[in-house]
Amino acid sequence: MNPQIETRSKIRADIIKALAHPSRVLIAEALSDGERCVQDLTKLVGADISTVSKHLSIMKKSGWLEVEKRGLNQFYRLRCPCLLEFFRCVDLINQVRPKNIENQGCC
Amino acid sequence: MNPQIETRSKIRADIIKALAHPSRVLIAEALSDGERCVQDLTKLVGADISTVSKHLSIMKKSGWLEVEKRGLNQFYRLRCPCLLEFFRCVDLINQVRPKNIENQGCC
DNA sequence: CATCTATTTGGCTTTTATGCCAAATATATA
DNA sequence: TATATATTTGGCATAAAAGCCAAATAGATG
Repeated sequence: MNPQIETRSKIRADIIKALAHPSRVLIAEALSDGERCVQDLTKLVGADISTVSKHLSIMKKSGWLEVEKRGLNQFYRLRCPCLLEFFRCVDLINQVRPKNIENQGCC
Repeated sequence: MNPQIETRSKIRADIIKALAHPSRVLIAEALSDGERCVQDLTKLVGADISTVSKHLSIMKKSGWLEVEKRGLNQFYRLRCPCLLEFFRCVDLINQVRPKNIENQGCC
């Protein structure tokens, strides 16, 4: 396989992976409404704060989030609104996904 | 946390997870150009055919792919063209992703 | 400066995902 | 019916991801 395409697929997969977890999806959704600090996101997710911090770090590293420190808080925000389209696409797939019984067609 | 939202995040994460692997990204990209059988995708990916078959099964179960049998072959195809937008979004994130050195802004 | 709050990091265990081989299944064709 | 081709499935070993606790760091505030 073409090594360039291999690299590109790897990069894309890494970025997609950074969203491929229920807590991270939830975080992304929350941030589409505006920036939040770690505590608030921790309340939302309902996991240990260290776990949430690690999720945020994964999302930041991948490019989905940026962060700004103000006082004691780190405020995370979404870098691109395109994420919302991303979710619309995913929800569409969910509608056509085979739920044990076969179904057809899509958009 | 609201259990409905929890469920929805889980569903979304499962669908996203079905793309979160370099081989599956590559497969998705190839299929955006039209249906392919397992052998062809195996050549493309360069893994064992049983591995590729399992990737395809994950993608099918999640709703991304559908399959049609003709003769000895199983032809897989993309269910929704929205996947291509999905990748455009991902590539955009890659452009703004921090590559060790900090960078700013986006779309 | 001591202390408090917010967040991150290290370390470790448990869970989940991946990949190959071998075997099974399904279908075409001699 | 025997055989060949295409694909899937089971099983197992290895690798990667997740989650918690405890400890470290960073910055505010008394």
